[in-house]
Amino acid sequence: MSGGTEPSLSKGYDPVGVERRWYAHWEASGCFKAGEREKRGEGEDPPAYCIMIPPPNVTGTLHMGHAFQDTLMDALIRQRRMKGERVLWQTGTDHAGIATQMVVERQLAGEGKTRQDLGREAFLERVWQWKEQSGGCIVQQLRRLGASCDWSREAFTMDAPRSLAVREVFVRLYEEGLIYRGTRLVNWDPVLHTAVSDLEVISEEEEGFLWYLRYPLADGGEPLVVATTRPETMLGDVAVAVHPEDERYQHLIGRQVRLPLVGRLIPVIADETVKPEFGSGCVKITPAHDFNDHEMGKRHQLPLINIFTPHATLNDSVPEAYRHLDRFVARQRIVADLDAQGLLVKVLAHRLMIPRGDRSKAVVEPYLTDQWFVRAAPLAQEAIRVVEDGRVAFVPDSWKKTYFEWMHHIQDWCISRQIWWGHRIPAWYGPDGHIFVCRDAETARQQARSHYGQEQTLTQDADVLDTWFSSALWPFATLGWPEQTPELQTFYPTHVLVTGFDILFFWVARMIMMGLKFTGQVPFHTVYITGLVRDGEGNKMSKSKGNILDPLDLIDGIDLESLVQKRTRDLMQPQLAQRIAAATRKEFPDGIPAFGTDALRFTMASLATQGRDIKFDLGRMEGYRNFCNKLWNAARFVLMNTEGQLPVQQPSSLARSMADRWILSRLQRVIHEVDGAFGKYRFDEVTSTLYHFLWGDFCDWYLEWIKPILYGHQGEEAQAASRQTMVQVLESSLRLLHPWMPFITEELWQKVVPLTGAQEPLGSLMHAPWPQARADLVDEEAEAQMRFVQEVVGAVRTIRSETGIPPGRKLVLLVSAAADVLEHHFQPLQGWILPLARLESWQPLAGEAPAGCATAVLPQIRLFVPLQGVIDVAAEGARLRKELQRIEMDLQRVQGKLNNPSFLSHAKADVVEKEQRKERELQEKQQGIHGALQRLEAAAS
RNA sequence: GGGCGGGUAGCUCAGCCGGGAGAGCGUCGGCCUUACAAGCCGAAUGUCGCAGGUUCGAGCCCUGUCCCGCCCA
Repeated sequence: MSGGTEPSLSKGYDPVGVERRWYAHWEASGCFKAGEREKRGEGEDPPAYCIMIPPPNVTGTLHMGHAFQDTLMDALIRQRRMKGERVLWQTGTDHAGIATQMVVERQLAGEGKTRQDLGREAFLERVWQWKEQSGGCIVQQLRRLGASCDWSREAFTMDAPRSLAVREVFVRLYEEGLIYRGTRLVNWDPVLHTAVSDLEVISEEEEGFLWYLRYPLADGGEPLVVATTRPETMLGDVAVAVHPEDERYQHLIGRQVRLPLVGRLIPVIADETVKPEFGSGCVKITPAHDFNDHEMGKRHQLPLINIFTPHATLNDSVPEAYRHLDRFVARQRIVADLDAQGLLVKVLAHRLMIPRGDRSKAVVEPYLTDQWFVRAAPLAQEAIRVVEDGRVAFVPDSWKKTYFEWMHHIQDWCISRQIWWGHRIPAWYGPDGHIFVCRDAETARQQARSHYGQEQTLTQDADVLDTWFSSALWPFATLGWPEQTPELQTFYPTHVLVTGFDILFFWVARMIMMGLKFTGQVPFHTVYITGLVRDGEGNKMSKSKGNILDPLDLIDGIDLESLVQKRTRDLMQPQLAQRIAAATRKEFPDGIPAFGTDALRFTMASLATQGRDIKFDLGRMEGYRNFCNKLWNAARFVLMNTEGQLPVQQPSSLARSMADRWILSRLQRVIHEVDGAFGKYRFDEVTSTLYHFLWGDFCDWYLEWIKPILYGHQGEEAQAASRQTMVQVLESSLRLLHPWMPFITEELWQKVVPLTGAQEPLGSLMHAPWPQARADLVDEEAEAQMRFVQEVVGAVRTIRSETGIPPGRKLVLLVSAAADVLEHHFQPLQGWILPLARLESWQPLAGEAPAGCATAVLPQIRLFVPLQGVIDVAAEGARLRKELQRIEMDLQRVQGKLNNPSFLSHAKADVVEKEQRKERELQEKQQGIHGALQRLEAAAS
């Protein structure tokens, strides 16, 4: 009886149809729903497992970072689901206040309108419209990734339940004095007209100047010289400062200078924070427009003079000539005027840190405004403790140092934003400015009535909250807090948070603080910090760099022209288009082929190492696309050799061949390794283990070994055993691979699992049990024997390749070994050796090897391939000498150790033993090759 | 200035508790061997950034140093 039947699978894997079909099926049949299969047996609940998705910007699109992190989350979720746990992958989106508002304002600008033209209500209407219109995009893209989140629980940071939670938290923090309102110097974005938090300011070194200005002393004498990088703020100067020990300026301390252009008299003060080596050692102090000056101003009770409007133009507190000027125009004007008066000493080029808004890129201005703040330090205390004592663990662990570093120096958090899209601050003001912080307007009205003794008109605070304020509540707000819902009881604290280090402070730290404050528990037990996905050269992917890869383009493929168009469309700096187009054409001359979702996911997992940067390598992805195809074809082979055959019955384990035992044993080890790697969050190890098992062990060795059996050459019992084993191993492998390759595995599993004789009605692979390693199937003997086979086969293949014997040519192998080795190893294993080594036959060799043989020396065995006359003596001699050299180098090193008495006395016994064994093997090989060389020379002469 | 991460094959990266330097891709050679050419077989490739130290033994631990990157001020 010969091999296969008509294959029921196509020749290659084509992901498109498979992916659409299965995702639709899963979603429609409720496979993603939390608690869908929560009751495993009678009574007791299986453990709960929950991951909160970091909510993406609702109007955004999926980028590589999402694809990366969401793949890891989905795999974790899928694995736990298969383990039978009650899983919830909580999904949802973020309202992304400033970003979203900017997009809509840009749309309006296209129509020649501003948000003020529309008014607050109409504008918000418009943003909601935009959210409805574009909000489906990213969640659809997530589906294309195969994300098995519970869509029925999809949340939005501005939906009603989340808004309720936000107001609740705000009111409680306010009542406890942990939220306060105050006039403070904040980071002001003059383009967006809003305060932003420290974290939203990016300070980078830029080219600038250092201006040396002469300030005349009020009472005459040599004018002093101040050095400044911001001459325009001199209009707000209230003092000049020097270091108290600066000998050059001792005589000035306590005197007054007349501020040029303004005429105001200001004092010369001494402060230790002044750096004598900077500039002239003499600095101007503008407490309303510089954070350091502000602190100094407080120490010296200096007044604050605000010289800017919210647009960062000069206001009415400066001399008339400068009013309404933009800050940078004013700078030019002031410098020119000072120069005209002979007060400009010199200008030096100077590199300095320029703070810019991370959204607008505008130079941020320290600006005095009324804002709301969260008193962070008290909240940080417990948040530090839970990481110290391990209630929250970081993976990789080293990230906790960064966390501590920030938490120990935490500043109060400015949470009010002067924009419209967001959670309106639940504070109302009475006519006299009295503040009522309440859960809703009605309560505020009531409070006002009792406060004033009569009805009063209240005005709600115009500001909205920082988006991250609502994000900080995400882990419990999504579960129904402040209500004690069953979901909150079951799934909180969540298990693991998967996110990037870029939002460690923005989000992770704040979730821990808020979670502890409002639930008394940590929001998650583990924080898995991923690296940042970068392009092949290590550059951050960004629209302006034009190096963005869209995960969906990797899945579906894209032709070059479309890719170029996509990368150059809607650029902020259109002049870059040409360069981007050229670079794109160079990098992807043929566009990007379709790789499919599973290949993308597997690639992402394989890149999930412990480093901080992940350079995305398309070649790697191609390799895993090929792996998908390999898997497909392995399944195709299995099906061809089992489908329509006799039903595969459970054979007795005795009927299993050595190869069957070997692959089953390997499988157990793989299951064990995969479990271990999952537990350590080493996803690169998971994928690497599975890749090598499937491709190396299963396809390259096992399937090749059992081909003769499948073709019926060893009888029906052996055939049945191998069929059964191959199906079993493939089926288990599909389950192991499923978290990473959900689509192809489901497609194949549906076809494969009936062959295992499964009687139950077939559900989805999503709910198939996670494989468990069985100790009774670990088979040391089979592993040792088949390793021996692999070595012999490998040796013959090497000889064949290196001596140029055509692959098709059948050979006769002469084997020289001790009688028991022949009897117990070679003889019983010949059936596995001969076909893979492509040998016609073998013969034991008792005496000397005949002349004209190629030789391989293995531990305890020597192999000779007679090559009647075809052998190239010179080449074979070179080959052997090279090998001899390598062996002798090894031997030297091993003997060096063994001849060292310190090694023998210090090293552990098993290490010494290992070295001794190594020595014996190497010596044996050495002798064997010596012999071969001698024969070769004899034959040649 | 402080903190953190990295430097291992041509490229991208693994390398555990210190004990024979690995993988993928690429390269080279040979193969259409009836699951797969998106495949099969074989091969080559290293001053583990540098210098010290600890140790019988260091890619791994310690000290110093150089370079790259990130974060904080």
